[in-house]
Amino acid sequence: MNRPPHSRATAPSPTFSPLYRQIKDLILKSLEAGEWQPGDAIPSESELAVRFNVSQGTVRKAIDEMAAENLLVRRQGKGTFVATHSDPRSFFRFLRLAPDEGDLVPSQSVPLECGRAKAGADVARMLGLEPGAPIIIMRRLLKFGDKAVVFDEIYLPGELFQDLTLDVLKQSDKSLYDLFESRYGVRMIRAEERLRAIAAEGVAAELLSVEEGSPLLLVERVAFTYGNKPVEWRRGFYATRDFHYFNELA
Amino acid sequence: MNRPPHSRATAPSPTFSPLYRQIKDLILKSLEAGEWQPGDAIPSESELAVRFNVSQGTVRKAIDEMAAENLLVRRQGKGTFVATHSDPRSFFRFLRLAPDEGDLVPSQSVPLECGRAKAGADVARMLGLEPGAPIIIMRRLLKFGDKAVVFDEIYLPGELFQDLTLDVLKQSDKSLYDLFESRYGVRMIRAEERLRAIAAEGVAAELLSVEEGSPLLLVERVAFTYGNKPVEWRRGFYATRDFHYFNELA
DNA sequence: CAGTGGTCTAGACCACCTC
DNA sequence: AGGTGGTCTAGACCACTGA
Repeated sequence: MNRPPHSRATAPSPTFSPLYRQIKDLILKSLEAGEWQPGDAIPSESELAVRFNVSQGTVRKAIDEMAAENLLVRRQGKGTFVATHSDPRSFFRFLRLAPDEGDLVPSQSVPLECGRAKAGADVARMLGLEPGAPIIIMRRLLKFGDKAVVFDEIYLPGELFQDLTLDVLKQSDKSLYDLFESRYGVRMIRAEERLRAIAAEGVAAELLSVEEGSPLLLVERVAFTYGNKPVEWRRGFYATRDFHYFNELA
Repeated sequence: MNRPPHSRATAPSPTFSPLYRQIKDLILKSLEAGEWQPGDAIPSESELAVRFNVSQGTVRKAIDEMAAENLLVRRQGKGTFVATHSDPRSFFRFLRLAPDEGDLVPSQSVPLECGRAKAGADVARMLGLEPGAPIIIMRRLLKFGDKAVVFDEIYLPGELFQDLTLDVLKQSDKSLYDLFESRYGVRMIRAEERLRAIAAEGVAAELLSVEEGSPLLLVERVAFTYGNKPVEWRRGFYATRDFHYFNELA
């Protein structure tokens, strides 16, 4: 890191970026490059301060932001760790589903299909691919107890998930994002969801055991990995008779 | 503020709270007491540091947290301000609605009814009132251009909104929360929403110009003011043919 | 006990806004 | 020029963890 005081363009402000943000970018690069794996501890603040030749407080501020973004997890007395989807506490970060009454029964993911195809115009646009690029289409059911509550259609770029098959999914007892992270090195860090109410039809109605034409909650999701790169598009059909989508506005 | 180093119970940790959090609580108290009004600047960091007899860095950390919670707004070179719902940028913080295509047309709130009643069991539970306590029931339509997109039924504790009538609503050109804040001194700071898909019926179907039985997005909201006190319960019926509910999972 | 993150301080300087 | 928040540093001490 250049000092004093910190590197910037000649003009007073256009490309100015504070030191701690430059440090943050460096740490981000290391995460992206896999220098530390999900679940691993990263070097201590003082080590990083030496490595980057800045004060500990500056490293601290960089890590603070990354912890706020759920990229890192601080644990006092132990260290700072790379966040991982294998942590059960992070499970409902991407599944805003809660039962109307009672506590949460453990959920079970039932894979139905998983095949390869070429991207149509819509999927290509959502995933930032060329139309015709190889993709994976996967369907699955989410059950709580013996009730099917969510039917998902999931679209993935074929290139990133080379050997993903129905068998792989059936064999895995992990959450989907945990599998993506541990097996394919693709870490989901952010997602955008768009919700609508639609009328149930066809397969979705059947699998969720609701009448044709009855209302379903449609949740369309684009999930992003590092660098805001979209790597999953998903249409989820939620049967909201006994469950609801929970959201907190802060 | 007691020092050194900071006040705490005799035991090593049970009630321990860092200094900056105690400062935060003090600032919160002042906000709650109305010492500074929404939109006003609060004293500078250095002034507060002197007042509370702590370093500026400690005040800074307290304010940081409150800014992250949207209670305060920092503006470099100008000061720190009490957040206000009259700020147009904060309008969509509590309305996660976006058009499927195109830019956002300005919205218009059309009040339909506003009357007083006694709380039933459900409203009483949601608002933390005694059953039978006075409440206000209000209905309104939200239009984008000439399309009615949301029909809201809103329940408020009667005690906090003494003179609220249909006339008051019709006269106001502010957003609802802006009105609550400026006229009744009730500031909404947080809300929880529960979403379901339901079949349209009765008034809602009619007002939103959709067929009976067609799917609508039902958004139930409880909004809270300082101290996590619930002060609004709301059922919103969203017609999601050309609009959707947008949510970001971070 | 040593090592980690967490808190607090004091002081310097920068960036931005207003007068 | 003078005030505000924003960044950066250096150092001290606290709280928590695990050997």
